[in-house]
Amino acid sequence: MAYSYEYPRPALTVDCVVFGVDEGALKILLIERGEDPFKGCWALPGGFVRMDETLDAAAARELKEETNVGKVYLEQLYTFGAPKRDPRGRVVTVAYYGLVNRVEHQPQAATDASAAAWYSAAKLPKLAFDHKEIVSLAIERLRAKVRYAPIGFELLPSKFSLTQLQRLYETVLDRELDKRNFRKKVLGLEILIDTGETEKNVPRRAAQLYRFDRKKYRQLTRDGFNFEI
Amino acid sequence: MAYSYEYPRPALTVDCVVFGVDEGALKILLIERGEDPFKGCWALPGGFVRMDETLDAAAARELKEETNVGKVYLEQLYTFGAPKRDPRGRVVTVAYYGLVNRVEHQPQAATDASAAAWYSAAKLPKLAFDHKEIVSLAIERLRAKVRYAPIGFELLPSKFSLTQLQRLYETVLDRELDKRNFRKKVLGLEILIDTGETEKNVPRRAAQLYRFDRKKYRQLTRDGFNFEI
DNA sequence: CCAAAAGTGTTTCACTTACACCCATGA
DNA sequence: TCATGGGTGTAAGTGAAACACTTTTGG
Repeated sequence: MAYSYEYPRPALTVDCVVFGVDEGALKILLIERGEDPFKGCWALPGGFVRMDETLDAAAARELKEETNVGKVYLEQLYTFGAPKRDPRGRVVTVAYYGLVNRVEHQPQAATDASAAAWYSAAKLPKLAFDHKEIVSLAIERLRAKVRYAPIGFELLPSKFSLTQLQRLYETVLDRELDKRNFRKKVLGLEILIDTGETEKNVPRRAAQLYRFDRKKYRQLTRDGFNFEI
Repeated sequence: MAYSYEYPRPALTVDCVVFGVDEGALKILLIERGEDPFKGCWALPGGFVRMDETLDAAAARELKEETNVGKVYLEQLYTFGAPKRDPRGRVVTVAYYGLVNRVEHQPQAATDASAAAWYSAAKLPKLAFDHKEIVSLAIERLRAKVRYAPIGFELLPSKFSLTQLQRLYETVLDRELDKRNFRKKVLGLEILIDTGETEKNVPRRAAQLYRFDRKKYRQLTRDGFNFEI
């Protein structure tokens, strides 16, 4: 025990890069800092890890506290520990990235955030600390992961059309996909369930709605199947 | 500033899962702990992060200090922060994984390690803390990464035969590969340079030796080429 | 001359890509 | 009836997988 207390300790925080997709644009949830350092500057939601909680729990808690956004798919991204990344002294941060499907719900600022809002990933404001670097890594990871894991479904409502799904992939990967090939591919994976329902109140032919079949997906991956788009 | 000091801080350590390949077996570098807790138990090399060094530097330093193994390709793996993972109190550890090509060199124990040795990944001894879990994740990551990034070359001497390279992949992926297809594939990538040299003192036809062409590889990846085996 | 590994091509099959038109619906 | 997106099939090309024998060398 003594040994571990011989050294001064860095402070430990968590930060969250939360993605949403809205009208074909990739969005990121930011807060406006209400406290120094970087008071008034936009930043990732996050804060100090408590002594009795896991890192995952700290990330979810801080996100909820500062933005009132909960029920998020969160996954650890990377730990940033450059000695001068925080002007207050040594602060190491464990970064998370998350996916939400309800961009339409306005986030609510709280605790040490004076505002919370969705920003388009393509034109972010200047960010506090090294948060720009964290966001870059998160986008890179999202792009890589969306191709071999079905995390895209976390960004959509539970029932969605194939066109919505395709738009999502186009948004995240930032390139156009062929409609017929895309449909052939995803339907061929057999991880979508046709709900039998169609879109409502659209001024055109209504699209078929599907749900993601989590159970089937898990079963297939166990048998060594390989999701890829 | 005050804010960051209101909270008690977890201690912060780094731990390294260092891989080597020897005679067709995947090996991991372990130390025997010379201090409590878990004195006499095998564990991953690692230790406390200093206030003025990056996390990467801390990992390399601890590895060198405890095992005298240096010049290692090290990459951050994951951060483990379960509240009870260390009996001394809250200790969060940033885990790294590394690759070495000189398994034949005996590691040398030092500082708080009473011994250092290579263990076969297939039959590790009981490990201290949650190090078993860390090793599992590292193996999973190594398997995934070796397929789409040329990190395998870090595990071989600078000049190697195609058979050595194939054995390496077979070891890491734990399955057999077809000789002709393997050679066609890797030579087709055009990232190997034929050194013109052959094996020496082998009681059979001597194999051609190759080097990995780092420059060519970087150039190709910039142009959007995709390494995959 | 024997043992041991080096080296070498072809065929088959699956998957990816490119590509254009008719259909259903609400306004 | 028109505008809008929904929905559909085929052919060509590319890459992966399966598969066996000859060559070289040292002992």
